[in-house]
Amino acid sequence: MAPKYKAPRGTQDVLPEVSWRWQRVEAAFRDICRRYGYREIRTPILEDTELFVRGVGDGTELVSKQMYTFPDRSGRSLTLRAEGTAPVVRSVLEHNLAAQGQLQKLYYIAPIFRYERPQAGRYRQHTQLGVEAIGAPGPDIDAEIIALFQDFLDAIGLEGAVAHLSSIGCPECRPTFQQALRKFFEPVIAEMCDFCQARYETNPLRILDCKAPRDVELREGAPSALDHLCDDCRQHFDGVKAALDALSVAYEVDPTIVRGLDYYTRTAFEVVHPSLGAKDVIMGGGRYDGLAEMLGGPPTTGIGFGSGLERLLLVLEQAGGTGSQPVRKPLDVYVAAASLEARQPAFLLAGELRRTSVSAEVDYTKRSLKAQMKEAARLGARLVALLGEDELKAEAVTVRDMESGEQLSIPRTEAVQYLAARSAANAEVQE
RNA sequence: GUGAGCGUAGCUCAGCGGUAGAGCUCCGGACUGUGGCUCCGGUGGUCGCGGGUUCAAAUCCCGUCGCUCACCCCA
Repeated sequence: MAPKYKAPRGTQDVLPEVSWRWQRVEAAFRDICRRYGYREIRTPILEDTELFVRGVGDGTELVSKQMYTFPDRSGRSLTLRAEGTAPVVRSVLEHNLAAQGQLQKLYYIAPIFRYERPQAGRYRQHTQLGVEAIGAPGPDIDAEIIALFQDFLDAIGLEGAVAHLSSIGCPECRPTFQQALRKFFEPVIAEMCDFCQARYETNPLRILDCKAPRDVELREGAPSALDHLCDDCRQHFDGVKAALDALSVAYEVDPTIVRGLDYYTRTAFEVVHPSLGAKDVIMGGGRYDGLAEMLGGPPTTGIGFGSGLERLLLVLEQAGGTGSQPVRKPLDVYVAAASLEARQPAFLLAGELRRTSVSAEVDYTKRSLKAQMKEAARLGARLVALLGEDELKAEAVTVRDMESGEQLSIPRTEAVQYLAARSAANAEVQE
């Protein structure tokens, strides 16, 4: 065995056995987006490498070691979509969609590529369901997209998710917070883990995020980002909370959440689910008011989120959301051939049925009649149209109701009409 | 990038130094043209790949690729 080729590490094939789950979640997401007035945008899988370096920040983990970057044949550097927001903002700027203060409400379902070590809920290619609202300063729009996501979770029957909300301030107030953090940790930093010692210099916010038990103790009483917001950020944050309360969206204020990408400002949030293990973040997002300018555009506010479809599916499987049963529409008619001579007429009958919108299947592997009946049952066929020596002679087809086992003979000339009528009746019964 | 566990039929797994097995699936038969139950039979594996130790390796050792989980990071 040992096939020569396998799907690349960290990627997966979505086989027919499970693809219906994907479709169902995607359909729910599209429907919720439609309700909220978000329209789909599709951007290329490839972007100029610079887009991510500029937008996401060259000091970030994502840019420094996780991007799939390569030169194309002309030598320019391209990168597989490493995250969802920068390409959308690029597109909005490129086509001037946010000109004259037009609010753009956009959504996407798109593959994301990151070179990481695969793990439960972490892949090198994953799919993000994302939403971006570009051109509204908030805070109502901030609350709106969190509400949108909650509605989406309700729609797919996922319970137990918790939304965490914070504000990471703006370029005005963040430096003072970092100073406060450094001052607080200065006396104890030597006792903390190696990672935190490094973070102390590069990004002290991350110390708040560390899970090392000793560090968790040491950061007891550390300053909170929320205590260092400037007046504008404070007001914005209060506005988001008020809007969420008004919409009855549950959330927890959690000042420890941190964003890994440089473009985030103010509102930051993530939704976690306890059934997931180490990778428990189902959705993450926030405001990125400085991004458009970083990409060379006019000052344009924005906020959005990304949600990992693969993780959602993992949670749905474990937490048992509704949608756990496939709604595969059963096959209307299986056309069985009892003899070699009947195979061609059976093939043609199936063709005619399909053209009258009846779903029909035939055997293509010359199996025995018995095997064909088995196959019909396996496919969930409601009716079997049987063609054999006798039927060909009598110019008729035998129709078997697979549930009751009743059979009757129908003239070949009326067969298509008859089978179509029976199938339509079945369809109604099913509703 | 670091660490641990694991890679045997389509699937789930047993075998752990003597030349490969079970259950399910699939195919066929009992039922000479008819499914879902039962019984009988059959197909199917270079035991991830490469190297080493040994008279002998799926079994031991090394390497490599992959999977899983955790760290890191993130969706």
